Amino acid sequence: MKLSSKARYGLKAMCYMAENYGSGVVALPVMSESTGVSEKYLEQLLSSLRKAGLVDANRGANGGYFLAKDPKQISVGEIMRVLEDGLVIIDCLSGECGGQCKCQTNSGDDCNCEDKCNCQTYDVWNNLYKAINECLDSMSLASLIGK
Amino acid sequence: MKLSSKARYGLKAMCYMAENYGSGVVALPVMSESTGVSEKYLEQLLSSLRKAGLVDANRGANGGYFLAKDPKQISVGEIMRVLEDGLVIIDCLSGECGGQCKCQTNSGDDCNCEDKCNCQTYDVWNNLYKAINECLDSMSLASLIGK
DNA sequence: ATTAAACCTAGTAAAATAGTAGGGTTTGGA
DNA sequence: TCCAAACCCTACTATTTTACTAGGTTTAAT
Repeated sequence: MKLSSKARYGLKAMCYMAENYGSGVVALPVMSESTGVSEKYLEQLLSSLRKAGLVDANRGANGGYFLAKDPKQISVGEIMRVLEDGLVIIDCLSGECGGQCKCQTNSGDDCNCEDKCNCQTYDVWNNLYKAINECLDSMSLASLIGK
Repeated sequence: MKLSSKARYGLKAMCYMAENYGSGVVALPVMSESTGVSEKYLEQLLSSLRKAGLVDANRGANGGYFLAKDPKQISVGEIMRVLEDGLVIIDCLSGECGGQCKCQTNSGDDCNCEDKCNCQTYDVWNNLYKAINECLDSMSLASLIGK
């Protein structure tokens, strides 16, 4: 349950671009210098964020990265789901076992976990998953920079 | 942000002991058989839980483990903080940097993070930390087994 | 004494993380 | 047309963490 450096660095970069929203692009070396993250590593994070549609980029000289949307329209949850692999804290929440286990949980949800005797704890992970997503979705990127 | 096997196995073991609460001790081999976790690994988890005061044990022949408290009085949060290293999702939340950074966050909390330029994101981690703890503290061990 | 159980400390293989490395492609200014 | 700046892509690797395994010691009932 530790946050990855991808999440920490990636959110920082998003904040940086949010502060420059409407003022053109931000070049990678500038963001690297400002955040203290190597260009090469930051580049990978920005690539993920771009493919997810949160970030856009201009190539070539004087190019750089910029937010694809207004920071008010971007939730922290959206960002974190890109950087933290869908925020899936346990595999059965993502249906990894293919729904072979059809036992019912206390909450009435279907349990997709391969570990059939484990439905007592499934509700815990499901509730926790929801709490994490609700918390992060309740914050906009704009709110982080006081806007 | 993946759950550890310690947390999954440990909570299962706690559920098992909760179902046997008031009916004497549960021996490690029995719990291992029932949960499908090796004796040696389960033993380590139970050792942590015992040192944290959630579990007690009788040694010697006919010995075994049992809950130190009524399952109604044990929250899932208590258990998870033992098994998941305090549920600390990022080091600055636990004051690892010794409070060298005295900058203020948006929320007014002190930021103990060594990464001084990062207070915009500190609030996110702090809110997330609180949400996780509140969610898990709201569930009792007894509620998991339908009691 | 025997036995079965908890207790304790290391060690270790596998997996995940956190990066590095180094090339390539595209663009835009001079 | 150059050419440097910037983005793009894939692979590799060192470190750390995780998830165990192993072997012994102590304790208590029979």
